[in-house]
Amino acid sequence: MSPRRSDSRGRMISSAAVLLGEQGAGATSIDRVLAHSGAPRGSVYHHFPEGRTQLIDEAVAFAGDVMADRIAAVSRTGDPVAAIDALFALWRSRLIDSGFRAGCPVVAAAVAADEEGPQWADSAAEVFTRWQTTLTDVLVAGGLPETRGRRLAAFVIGAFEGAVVLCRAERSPAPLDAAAAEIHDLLVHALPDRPGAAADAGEAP
Amino acid sequence: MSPRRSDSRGRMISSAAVLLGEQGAGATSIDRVLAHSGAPRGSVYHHFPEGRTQLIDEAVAFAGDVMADRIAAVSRTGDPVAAIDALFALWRSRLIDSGFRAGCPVVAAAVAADEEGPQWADSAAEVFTRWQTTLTDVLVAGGLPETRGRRLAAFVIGAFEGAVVLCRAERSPAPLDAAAAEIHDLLVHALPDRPGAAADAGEAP
DNA sequence: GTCTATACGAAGATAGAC
DNA sequence: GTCTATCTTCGTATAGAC
Repeated sequence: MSPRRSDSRGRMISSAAVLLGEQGAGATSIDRVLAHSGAPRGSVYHHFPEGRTQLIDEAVAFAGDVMADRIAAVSRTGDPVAAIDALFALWRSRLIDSGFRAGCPVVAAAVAADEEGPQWADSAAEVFTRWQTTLTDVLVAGGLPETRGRRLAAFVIGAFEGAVVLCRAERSPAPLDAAAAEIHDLLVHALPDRPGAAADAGEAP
Repeated sequence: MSPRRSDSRGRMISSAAVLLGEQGAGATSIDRVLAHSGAPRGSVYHHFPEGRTQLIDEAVAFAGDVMADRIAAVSRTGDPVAAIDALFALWRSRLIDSGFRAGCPVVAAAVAADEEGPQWADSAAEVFTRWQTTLTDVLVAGGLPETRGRRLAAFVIGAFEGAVVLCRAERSPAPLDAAAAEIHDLLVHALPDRPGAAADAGEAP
């Protein structure tokens, strides 16, 4: 509620999200989050009474917020195709700039959900659902029927997340590029005539 | 090389693959693999001189083989659309039958790759590449140009893996169904006239 | 190939002072 | 909010016998 000058709590959450994305939940230990964020050991359980489990939970929600903001930002033009192209381009840069280390914290938490952190799956699901809702709105606003918009939104998010996993493993942007291109074409054909987007040639990133 | 009567080694690898898929690399400890497989403690480092890291490595390769066999089996009809429909149907059942616990060991290893197991990313990449090659062959045999076939194969595998992650988090087959439907339609339009598949209505699973 | 025992380290969590 | 122990659990890995 009351933001501190040197926001240890926030920095820990942000660091946890990074570590989660780069190396998975196993590597997102309290020790490493502390080292990465520079936050003090002493206040860990003051900020996160439920310990590591809670920390990862909040990191997932945080990553969800960040990405949701980006989806919103990129959708302001009202053109769903441009918006989704931009999202792919954004992550292409992120992957390359990080030497293919950057990954999605939400996927990492979802995949690692077990008896140690059963709620991680729920946290991840919440985020995925939120993204799907946001994207669905964009697509429906673009002229797609509700049913198709929903289906397509889920598809795009799944394809995107899977492509990121493949890119990191292969250390190549190719899978993301493949997804971007296929989804671009798919959207162009699925959407009714978009105003000011008559010439589609060379629009894919 | 020489298969034993009570194949402890093989059972450990198989169990590791299951645990990896269900709960991620963090939960795939030697102890749990032992408990799950019923294999004896005493021979762990006899079978896996490099310990847990090697065990997980081999589990990834094993899971890769199993899935590659399935891709091959499902492609024998020569119809790429039917083959990919079948793959999605297969995993839909797997997810539901397991209460949405079953997951992909390869993705789990890829996401958890860090300094503890840097080679897991490479093992995963090898598997993904192998699947992509196999699928590319199927699509090219179906009449697609090499370039598009490659791109589409990477796309399909990424979309598939991402959808599985979403399904497990949301405990719902919806994301996989969305992917199956969208990809089915995409393939039908991308492929030249498929023999014996004139009527496409109701072919999606 | 399999056993027991044990060394060792990493990490989560708690207690109580400041 | 932060600090310094400290406790405890767990998991990897090794040693040496059978």
